[in-house]
Amino acid sequence: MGASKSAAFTLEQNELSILFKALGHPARIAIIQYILSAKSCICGDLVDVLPLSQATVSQHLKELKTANIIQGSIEGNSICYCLNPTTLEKFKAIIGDFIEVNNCGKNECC
Amino acid sequence: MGASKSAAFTLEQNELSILFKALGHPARIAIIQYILSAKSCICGDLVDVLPLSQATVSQHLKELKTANIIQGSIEGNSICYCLNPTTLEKFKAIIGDFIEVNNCGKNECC
DNA sequence: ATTGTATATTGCAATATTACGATATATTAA
DNA sequence: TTAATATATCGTAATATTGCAATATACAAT
Repeated sequence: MGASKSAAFTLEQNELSILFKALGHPARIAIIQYILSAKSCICGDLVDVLPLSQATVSQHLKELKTANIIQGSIEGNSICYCLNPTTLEKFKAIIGDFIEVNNCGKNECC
Repeated sequence: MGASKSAAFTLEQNELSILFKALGHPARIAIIQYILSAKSCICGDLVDVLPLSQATVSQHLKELKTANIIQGSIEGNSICYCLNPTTLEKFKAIIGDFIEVNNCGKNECC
């Protein structure tokens, strides 16, 4: 007991929760915000911006990469990160469903 | 060390990550999907639907309640859950920003 | 009052996450 | 080659999450 019973849930439920889980930490939200706001894709200055050590930032980046939320490419000495457009499209579609379904809800209780 | 350094991040970053974190488990996604699909607001049949014990389902419901994603009202003997419209609006607004900002992204690298 | 049904809480074990120092790896510059 | 810079990984400690049996609480019906 203790481990998540992910095998007992659907693929969709697992995929969705992996996406959300990856966004479930303030440092990773900060990273996404930084990437969104940076004119060009950012490199290693994340470490200067975030209140975390280099090792910890690297770990958070890895988690975002594992969830396919960001992708990195080697740019000379450093690495350049940006959002993964495929995942972003998927995310938009999912959220769109969520919002739509709810629009026709009646809130019969609560 | 090990505890999340949430105090080092902005209120917005924390609020957002709390929302996402609450959705970061397949059981909680399943609960949201069930509430969305149920014609009227559901009650205790979640326990029959989910592959988890009553205690565990109750715990997941509590986490969704703590994050203000769902709300429950006593309905005689049982409890009736539905989405919290305020949080849902907030969520929609945030996601809207995310999507918009990205639409004008150029993906200069990667 | 007692019994049955629905939900919540407690206590605990297993596992996962978070954070960082130290170290490894990779590229650039000299 | 050597030194400097950028990023990743390892090892480890602290903390958080997950799941469930057992138990508690709350309401309904008898």
